[in-house]
Amino acid sequence: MTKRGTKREEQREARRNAIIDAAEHVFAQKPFDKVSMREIARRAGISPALIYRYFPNQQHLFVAAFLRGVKELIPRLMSGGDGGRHPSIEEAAMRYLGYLIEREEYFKMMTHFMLHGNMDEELIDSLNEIERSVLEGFDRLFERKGAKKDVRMLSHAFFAALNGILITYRQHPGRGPGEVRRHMENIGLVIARLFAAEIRA
Amino acid sequence: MTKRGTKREEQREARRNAIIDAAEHVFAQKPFDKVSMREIARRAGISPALIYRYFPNQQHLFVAAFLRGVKELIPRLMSGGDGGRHPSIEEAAMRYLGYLIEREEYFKMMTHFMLHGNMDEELIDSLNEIERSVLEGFDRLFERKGAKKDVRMLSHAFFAALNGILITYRQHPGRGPGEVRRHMENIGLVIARLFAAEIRA
DNA sequence: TGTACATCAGTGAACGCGCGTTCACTGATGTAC
DNA sequence: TGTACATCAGTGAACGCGCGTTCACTGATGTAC
Repeated sequence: MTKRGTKREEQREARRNAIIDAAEHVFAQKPFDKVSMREIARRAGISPALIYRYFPNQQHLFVAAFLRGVKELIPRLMSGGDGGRHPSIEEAAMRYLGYLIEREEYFKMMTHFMLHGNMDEELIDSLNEIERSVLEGFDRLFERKGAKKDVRMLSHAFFAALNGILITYRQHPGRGPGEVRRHMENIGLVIARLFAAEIRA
Repeated sequence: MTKRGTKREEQREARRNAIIDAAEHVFAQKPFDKVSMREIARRAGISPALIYRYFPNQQHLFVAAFLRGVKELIPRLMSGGDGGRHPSIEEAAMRYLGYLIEREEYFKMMTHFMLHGNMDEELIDSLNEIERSVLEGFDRLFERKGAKKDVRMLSHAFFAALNGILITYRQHPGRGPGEVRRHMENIGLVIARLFAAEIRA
């Protein structure tokens, strides 16, 4: 029997991560529906069959990749940044948008999960947990700024509005990615200020 | 040579519409990536090959279906309803959400077009035209309510926020589609009121 | 420490499938005279 | 009005492809004694 913490287990963990690395890399380069197990395997330098010794199927791999990457987003989003202070609503919006603009992979996966039904219960649960913790982050943000009631609703609205910006203006006709990003951020500021004004009122 | 307005042309137009009808029907029943030319043909009662005598390829058919259906949305969204009066911001939000919740087909197509790059220039142009006219509708709405400046930005933000609601809460864990719809509408109201308050300020 | 065996990493090839699209063809209908 | 021809609707089968996943297998490594 194999013991915990053995060399074999470490190598197994390392390979698992290497597969996720490869998946992320492919996601960053292709639209979602062009990402295949074969290409991930190629990128990872292994046989496609080997992936199935680490993940039961494609969906599990995709969710695992999303979770590993996006867990890093949450503290970055809410904690005090360089100066140790907590972000304003505008800053939080910019951080959220910035993260998902720069790490397009996660945006692609997120929208795919949002749009797609038919997923394993277990995977849906993990994804909902992530969403819940983002929403809780927004809750605390709004509470710090003085929101007294309907905080949950504000967070849901804020979350939805930011996602909408990313999706709506993603492929917008513009003179380049810099232009698109600037537009998203401008709209994000408009939204963030609406929420800030509401709380002050 | 075939003349305009002949019986043959009418039949051709009818068949074209029948193909789009079939496409809509299939879209209403399946996730986007499960919709195939074969199934649309089956639904329309024709051979798959015949579709290619009416549309150059799948993408053109999909866009044609989207355009035909969504053009109907625009007047419905903005014009005065039963009583002849113009909608409030809250009403406009409810109409937009309601339309895309009830006609899931169009929502699916819309998000697909928003997420997918690589489309024929010509098709992108048609889609942008539709978006522009929705945005102009929102412009006029906000102007009627008294918005003086940054109307374009408000419309963009409003549009994005509503789309975000549809995408974010689409697959949300709930006790059924009624529950989901109510939640979307509640969030939509929160958003709409933020915009209404901004304009009053 | 050495050996026999079990376990597991890893592979190349194949399975079975469904897709978008094209091809070669038939038959109906419109057009020219 | 009748006939020869061109045009076009429509089809069934096939092409070529890429996909997720499984299979049968090899070889390395850990375990038990």
